[in-house]
Amino acid sequence: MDVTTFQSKPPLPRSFYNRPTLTVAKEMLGKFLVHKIADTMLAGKIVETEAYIGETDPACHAAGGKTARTALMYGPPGFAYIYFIYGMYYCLNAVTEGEEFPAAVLIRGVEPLAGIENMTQFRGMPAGKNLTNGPGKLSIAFDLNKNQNGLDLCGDRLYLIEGSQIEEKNIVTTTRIGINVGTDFPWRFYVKNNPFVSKQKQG
DNA sequence: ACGCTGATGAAG
DNA sequence: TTCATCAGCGTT
Repeated sequence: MDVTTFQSKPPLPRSFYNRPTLTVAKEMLGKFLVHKIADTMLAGKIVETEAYIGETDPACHAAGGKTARTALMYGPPGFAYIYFIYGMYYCLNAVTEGEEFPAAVLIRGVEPLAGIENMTQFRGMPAGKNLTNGPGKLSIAFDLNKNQNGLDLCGDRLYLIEGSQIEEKNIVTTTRIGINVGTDFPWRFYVKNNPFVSKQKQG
């Protein structure tokens, strides 16, 4: 599939995100993530997601209530929530569900499809699974940072489009990783045997 | 196994 | 205003 095919597809509608977060997280697998930078188009297939759902989810940033940082999650669905973590990395989330219910889906792994040369430049690494097999890595490869925080995913710069259908038997459901609370919720989804799925954080 | 790095928010 | 914490990565 070439770039012209991507350009002919419209962004997924806001109704896609205005549903239960677990449904959205699972259905985001196989969708294509697109980021347009000037005349460059970066695109990749989503292969790993995690759901963070409401103030009762201890691992959700909104667990402590509404703050300036988490306000986006309380807003309407279909917007990008990009947060800075560990003093070095950004992570991309899609806000889900209705207003005043804070929830989002973290994109943890992407398989590059277009603009790979640009991604290798942003990452300073050769093409391969290490380019985008982690939330911090894929944000660097897609040139995502606080400048894109709050972008409308139904707009024309950063959005998802229909991609490849992932068969149910190829979807793996597990507990979330990289966190110390809420580890008992099976809210992580990934595509079986895809090399761009991230690894459990090594100590 | 550990250092890097800085925003966040709770404590004082 | 200070400080522990943190949904990660790379090097050892």
